[in-house]
Amino acid sequence: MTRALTRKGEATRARIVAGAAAEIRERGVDEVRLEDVMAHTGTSKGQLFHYFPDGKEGLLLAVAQHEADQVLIDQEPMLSNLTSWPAWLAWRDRLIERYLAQGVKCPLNGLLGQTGRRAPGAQAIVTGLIWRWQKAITEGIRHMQSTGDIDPDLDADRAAAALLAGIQGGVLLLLSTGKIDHLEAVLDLTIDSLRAGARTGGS
Amino acid sequence: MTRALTRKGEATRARIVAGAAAEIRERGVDEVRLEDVMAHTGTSKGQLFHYFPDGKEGLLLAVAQHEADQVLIDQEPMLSNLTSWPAWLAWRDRLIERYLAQGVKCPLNGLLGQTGRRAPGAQAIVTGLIWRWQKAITEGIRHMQSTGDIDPDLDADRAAAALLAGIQGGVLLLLSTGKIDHLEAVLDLTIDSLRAGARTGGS
DNA sequence: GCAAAAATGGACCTGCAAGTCCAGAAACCG
DNA sequence: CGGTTTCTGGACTTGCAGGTCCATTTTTGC
Repeated sequence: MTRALTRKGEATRARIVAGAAAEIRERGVDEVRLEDVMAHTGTSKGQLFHYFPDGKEGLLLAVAQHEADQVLIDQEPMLSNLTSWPAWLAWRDRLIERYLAQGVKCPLNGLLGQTGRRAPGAQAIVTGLIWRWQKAITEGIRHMQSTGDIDPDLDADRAAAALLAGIQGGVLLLLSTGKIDHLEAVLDLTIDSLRAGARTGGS
Repeated sequence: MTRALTRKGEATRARIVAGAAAEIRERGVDEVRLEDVMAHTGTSKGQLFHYFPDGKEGLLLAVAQHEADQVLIDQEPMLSNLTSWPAWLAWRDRLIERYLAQGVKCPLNGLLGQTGRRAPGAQAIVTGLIWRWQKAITEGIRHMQSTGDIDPDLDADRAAAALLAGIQGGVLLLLSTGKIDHLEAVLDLTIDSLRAGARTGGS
């Protein structure tokens, strides 16, 4: 029962979300004014409030969803195919590459942090992302357990939680320090420890 | 060469910083107005700008430094004495306990995220905290290597970086999800892998 | 005790960014 | 086509939070 949207309308709406997302990535959530979005997307205030009746709140929510989806898309097809050690390393490389390129510009930074508590909907978006992300990692671990590459006694969900936490922290420290070292270290050591577990338990 | 501050003045200044910190912890950086700080600390606008001529910017910086220091203080004396496995576990327990009690209220959340890029001084505070924190962990690992409890071939600094990243991510996910699971998992699995390395390498 | 300096209170100013409104243009649909 | 809905532009309003100013009180040091 979403309201009627013409083809042109949908295009404009999408343009606003994409433009706002870019602007926020570039300069941070609370540095971006509606005016900036207007200028950057070639729209007027009337349009903004036409497509987002809840104002900035609603727009930010739409941007958050957009960016959350993008985070996972950027990891495909590796994330959904963690079925061999080379595949795991390819995923690792993709993560490093992606966040290295992204540098200090974090799409979800402000969303995880600030918006996390204020909007009730933002919370849902973030937990949804985390849940999907962790689920994909868990499945990868389970697959490796089924092939005997990882100790079957390992708690896959717990290991996935630890790995995800490491990634989040690595990215956070990248944002703070500008160096990729933490992310690299946590990825390499955590994955190595998954491999080591198989050798120890298997032989 | 700091300006003259009477005894009363220092007390007031400290009261403002502590009160502002509490308020920010409770409700988030950008939800706190100077007016809130005034009400919460029983001070007037004149006082705020008397002690913080740079206004909100300066106050936030002082709060950031205050909170950064507190983070490390809260981990003592465990953090500086990681000299046995029981000591490591005690440290682990302190971290869990501290962040469990803290819950969703994170002092450095907004500072790491938002303020990280805007103020040049905030960046320094955050990197200083990270550096000190990681150094303490590294020293703990080195000590365990000297006693043979951890594989001496391990890169201590890299391992500390990974552990610190895990902690940061665990806390971040605690803020987002409200659950301590990620932090627990990352601490337990990472510390376990440090111990396992000794057994594997030593025998 | 008394001048100088610091501390305090609060009224006032100001700029800015979110949000409102409505009139005109374009698109849709029978 | 022609009526209806959606889309677009931009001028206007509004509230509020940060910052300024100064008059008054308290503390300090001699």
